[in-house]
Amino acid sequence: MNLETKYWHLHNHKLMNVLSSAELKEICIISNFKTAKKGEIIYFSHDESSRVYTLKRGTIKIVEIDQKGNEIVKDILQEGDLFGQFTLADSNLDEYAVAVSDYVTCCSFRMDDFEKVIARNPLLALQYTKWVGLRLKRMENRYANLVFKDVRSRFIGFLQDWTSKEGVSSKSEVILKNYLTHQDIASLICSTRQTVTTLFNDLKEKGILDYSRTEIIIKNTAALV
Amino acid sequence: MNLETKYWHLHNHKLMNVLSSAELKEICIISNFKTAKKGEIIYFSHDESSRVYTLKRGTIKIVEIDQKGNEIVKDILQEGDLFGQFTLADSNLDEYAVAVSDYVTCCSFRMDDFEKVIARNPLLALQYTKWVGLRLKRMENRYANLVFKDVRSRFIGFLQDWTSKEGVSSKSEVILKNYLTHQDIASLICSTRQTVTTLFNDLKEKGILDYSRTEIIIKNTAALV
DNA sequence: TGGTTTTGGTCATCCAGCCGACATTTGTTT
DNA sequence: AAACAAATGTCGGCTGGATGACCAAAACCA
Repeated sequence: MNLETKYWHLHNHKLMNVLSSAELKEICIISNFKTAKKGEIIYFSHDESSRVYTLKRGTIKIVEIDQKGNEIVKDILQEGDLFGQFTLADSNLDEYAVAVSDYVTCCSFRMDDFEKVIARNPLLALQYTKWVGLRLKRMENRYANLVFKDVRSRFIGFLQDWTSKEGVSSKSEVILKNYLTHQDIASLICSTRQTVTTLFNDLKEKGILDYSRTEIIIKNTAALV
Repeated sequence: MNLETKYWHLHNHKLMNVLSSAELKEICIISNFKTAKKGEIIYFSHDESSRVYTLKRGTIKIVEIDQKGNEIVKDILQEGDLFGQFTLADSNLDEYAVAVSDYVTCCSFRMDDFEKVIARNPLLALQYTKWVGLRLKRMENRYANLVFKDVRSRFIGFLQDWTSKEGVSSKSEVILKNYLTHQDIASLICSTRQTVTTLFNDLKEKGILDYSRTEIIIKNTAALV
């Protein structure tokens, strides 16, 4: 099982178990709910002080901006995931969250409150730390990918991760609902729109996949190596 | 204050204060001490289960290896820092620690034991959580650096961080004790030995710094932008 | 002391993939 | 249905910096 999938399981089960503990529910209840449609910005790190969000429904992307205004898509998140200032450490980098699907719902709470809960509940702290640790590992993995692999391998690796997380098997194929543009994918794997388009068409020619704007069909999972 | 320096302070003060608490000392006492000379390997993730090390004395480097055996220097650590399996999450990547200076001393304990201490000590739990969060931010920063900046900027950024951490002012200059080879630096900033050498000589020609195998003298801190 | 290893210095070559530019297709608005 | 906007396709030119090759200087060791 690869790291992405592992992360997926952990965040969906272990952490969420803990986060649904009574105390945390309490925090969530007193906090705000937000809804958004596709394209709307949910959160912008610059104009908020330490708030954390849990995504209740829908898909969002986290975009990171450096001092010069360069952007990268840092993450694609789905139901159950956390985002916002969850590290208790501030950063040089700004980020914002955009709804990628319609009907995005999330709920937020102040990190201060969460900290208080943690301070009373060391076990929760430990779970939480494990979760952050997993994020760290994931990031280290991405870093290593970027250093060691070429664009093609990163692209294929990305498809594999995506498939193992959201792929729906149908006959001998695996179908992915595609809510990302080539530009988004390019940014995730640190490349350019044009290169991603070329790669898609290359894999299509080789009979490995088919794609449209709405879905990606992996016809030959084995060849995706 | 940049992120590196911030990290430096936190790890040196806050976490370490907590880590020198009675309970943790206890753990350290029952655990092993290790000493090593320059070039010796202290720890290899593959053949250990969940052990954490604190570096008591000396300088080490953490080298990460992927499946194919490619290596990158992931970190340079000094007195007071933690390394090992502190995230409780396993990874696709292996890593090992090598002594860079002589007289490296570190002490290690089992993560299990540490967890027990944490479970009894909410404040420590909180500090630890923050510390891991900071590591994550630091990694995200490195990633963004690699994506957005060219080799030259990364090199200069590296020198700035190093200077702000270990630089010793003398007259109008700042002196760094140099325990890294060009190869090490190259790996840290994701480049090649040759390019690092060229950059060093370029900055030397411009009168910004001077260097030998044992020290680096930043003659013009302001120009290091 | 001389030989061997490690580190640093320099150069010519080469290429993955970025960049700009433009055409085409698809989706959306009025 | 026309006009517009956004996403996809394609191509040729260009370049940062990797790679390999080889030499010089330090450092290490027998």
